[in-house]
Amino acid sequence: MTTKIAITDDHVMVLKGIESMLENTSEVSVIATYVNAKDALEGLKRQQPDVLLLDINLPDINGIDLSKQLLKLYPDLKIIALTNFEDISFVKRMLKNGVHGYLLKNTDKIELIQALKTVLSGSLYIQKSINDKLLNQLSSKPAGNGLEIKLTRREHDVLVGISEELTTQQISEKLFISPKTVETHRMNIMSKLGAKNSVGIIKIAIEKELL
Amino acid sequence: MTTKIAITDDHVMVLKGIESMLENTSEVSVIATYVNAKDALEGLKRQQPDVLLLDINLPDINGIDLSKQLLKLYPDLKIIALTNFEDISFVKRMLKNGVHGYLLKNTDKIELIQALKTVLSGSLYIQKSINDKLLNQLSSKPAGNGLEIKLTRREHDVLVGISEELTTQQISEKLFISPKTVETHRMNIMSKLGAKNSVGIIKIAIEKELL
DNA sequence: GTTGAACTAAGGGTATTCACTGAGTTTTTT
DNA sequence: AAAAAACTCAGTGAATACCCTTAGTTCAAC
Repeated sequence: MTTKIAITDDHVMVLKGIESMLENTSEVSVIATYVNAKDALEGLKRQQPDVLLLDINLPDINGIDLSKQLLKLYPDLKIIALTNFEDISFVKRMLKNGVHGYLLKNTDKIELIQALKTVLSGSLYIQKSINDKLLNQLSSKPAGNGLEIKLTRREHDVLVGISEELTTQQISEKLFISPKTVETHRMNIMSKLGAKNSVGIIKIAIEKELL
Repeated sequence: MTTKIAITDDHVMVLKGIESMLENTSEVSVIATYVNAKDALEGLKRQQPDVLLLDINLPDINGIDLSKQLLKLYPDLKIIALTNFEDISFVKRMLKNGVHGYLLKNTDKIELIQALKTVLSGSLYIQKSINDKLLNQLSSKPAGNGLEIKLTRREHDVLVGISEELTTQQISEKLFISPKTVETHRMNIMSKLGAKNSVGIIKIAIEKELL
């Protein structure tokens, strides 16, 4: 059985490029191409592909919203996002929307087929370079401001208390120490994290995964 | 060129199972098996595989820490995590550590090979069922407590101010309204989100992506 | 056995938040 | 036009957080 592919991209060159890449591959056939979101929504009413390659930067609707809509309409459709840019926040959002793959437009044939196979099996496909960026972003976070944050055991206890929305009094009772001590710890946490208040503490703690 | 695989799992059955699955596949050969973390660390000193299938639940060290160590020692090594459970938080952590794939132990041969190919190309492989769970978790969040949270425009403005660690006074100046009004908005936000204080507001706001 | 880091705690004051109530004005929806 | 929702503001007080400084104790490292 051949896999049916559709492509949505406002650049005809990209459409043609992908089509020719898949031309002499027997397992795959391109059944439709669309140049914008409206086009795609219309076309899919008539004929559903197995996989839709979807450009993120469409003229009418952005890819994130479109993919959300499409997956609601066609839950079995696999969507692979196409983009020129390696925008991590986009990747995250798309994946949350249920998109199955993320490819850059400079993808070669082998990788494209690999991606198609992977998403057809129901798994996620995320391209190497994007994966790298994702990891870089994650691993560069601990060194975010150059200095790694190290809370002491007790500071961590107090931090947990704060994050549980407890008052200084309640934290002190929980830890069997004086409220004044809890305050001292909180002050030290604030200074370590560069926070102006408890809200800042929590923000940074969540961001740096200190909890 | 054949791809060299090593497997780490304390259940010999699993080791044998995977070995036999890959037995008559020419592109792949299992060059080593290890039954615990110490074993693996020792063995890898002598001979490095291209891909390591790594059980999460080892007797001596947990898979998360081990994978961290291994990737530090062997940056080119591809690691596919193996597990019986679909624990989302584990998946996230492993991926952050730079692990390239995540497989359940009930994986069939086709999927295993698919996974191996994918990680070898440098991309991420996440199994269908795990992906489903991940998405479920994400999509069930908005309905987290049954009720969707809707902040008004002004409440959102105040929320932003709070998240910027501003005081009521400062927020009021920024929005050109009375501090008392800001307080009212903050109270309403707390009640809407079920927070006990500003810390709770921020926690929930981040969790529900209200910012 | 000294040094340093962490934990403990207090005084004393200022600033801010939290809580409750009530109410007029503006905007949006029906 | 009427109703509902959102925005505005105030008073009052208690509770809590924030700030700065100082200092004794414990515990592990050198």
